[in-house]
Amino acid sequence: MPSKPKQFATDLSSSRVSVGDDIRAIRRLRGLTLADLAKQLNRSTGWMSQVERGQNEPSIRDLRKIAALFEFPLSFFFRNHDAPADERGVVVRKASRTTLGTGESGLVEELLSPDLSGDFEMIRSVFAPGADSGKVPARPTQDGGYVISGLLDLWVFGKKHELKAGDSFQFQNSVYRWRNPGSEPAEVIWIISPPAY
Amino acid sequence: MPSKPKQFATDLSSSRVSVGDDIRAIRRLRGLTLADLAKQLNRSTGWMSQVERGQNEPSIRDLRKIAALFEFPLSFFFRNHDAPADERGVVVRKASRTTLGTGESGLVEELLSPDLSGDFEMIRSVFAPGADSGKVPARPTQDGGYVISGLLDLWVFGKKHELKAGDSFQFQNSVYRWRNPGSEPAEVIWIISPPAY
DNA sequence: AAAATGAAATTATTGCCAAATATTTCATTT
DNA sequence: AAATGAAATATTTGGCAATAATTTCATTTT
Repeated sequence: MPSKPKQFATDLSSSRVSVGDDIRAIRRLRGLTLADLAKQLNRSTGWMSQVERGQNEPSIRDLRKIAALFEFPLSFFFRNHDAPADERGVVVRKASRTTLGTGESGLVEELLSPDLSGDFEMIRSVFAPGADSGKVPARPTQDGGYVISGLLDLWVFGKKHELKAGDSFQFQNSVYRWRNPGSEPAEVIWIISPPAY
Repeated sequence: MPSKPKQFATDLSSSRVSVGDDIRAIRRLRGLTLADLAKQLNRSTGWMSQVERGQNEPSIRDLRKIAALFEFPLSFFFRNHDAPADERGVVVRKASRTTLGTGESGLVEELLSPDLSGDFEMIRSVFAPGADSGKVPARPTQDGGYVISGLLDLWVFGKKHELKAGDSFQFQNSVYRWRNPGSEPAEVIWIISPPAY
């Protein structure tokens, strides 16, 4: 008798980017191992591995913990729930972007990349009038951006640059600071390589 | 008597990104060695090395040849001639972007990155109404983009995606094709990693 | 029976070294 | 003074072993 393939309650592998893939991506973003993360969740490494490979469903409770741990909205894991299957992993519609970050006031960031497993991530940032980042610690990444509208002051390598719509920038491993000196929101497309959220 | 530093007609190393750095970047983009390029210019490898390190000035004639060889506009090398020194290599002003490419009709591409030596390059593309790329051969790169305005049909992995303002995409190593199905120009910010022009 | 564990087996990553390529230097030639 | 070309240096590439991470799966727990 031929052995039949193992069956699971839900085939989570049908969508191009599953919850497990997302967990794996954000875990690696923070440099944790399966064992590290499993420990935080009081689960075994084996279980964690299965979850990330879509062979096992994490509980909503687990997902919550993971989201909180990495400061991602829980909804991140469901962002492409209702996207057509063949768009998943490739296209992100304006209406279904994930909002990132800790809700720092004066800044709204939306993920334009379908997932975080690529070589770079694309973010749409909207800076409120007067908003100021203060010093942002240097990261081992390369950052670039394009100002779609509004004004943005950007300090890099100790030098202030006054940017306006149509201007762009790119820099590496620098402490930086931004501020919206205008009275309108500033809209910027921001690129980070490798992804570092 | 202390030996004084060597002097050259022009100190090309003052600007953060010199002509030599540009030549080096675009040469590597195409995977050529110093010897390869030198040969094409009927020069020695040593001379080529000196030019790229700003210890030697290439003639305008040489620059022309290089530009033609790589299909860059000659003006590329002078794009930040009149930018403040401390902006060079970091900021690109709307007014002083370089136009890239071979002037393929229906497509205008401008380089938003200060130079081509980073991990990714940012390009602003404007697609004319009705313009169609036809099949673009796969490259060993990762591509992403954000539609600022207009409409763009994008074929990736054999599937057509109809994008409009606010939508974004990201894909890897794929043959693709784009087309502007609308009656207005489509403006897209395009990211390529690593740079591959 | 289904879910989870934990230890063994497998796979992936890292550090090192040698070989091959590529680049720089510099004494000499044009 | 500019350019060359060969020697010196530096960088990249490809194994290979050691370490770390992940997957598998027989067993235990719920």
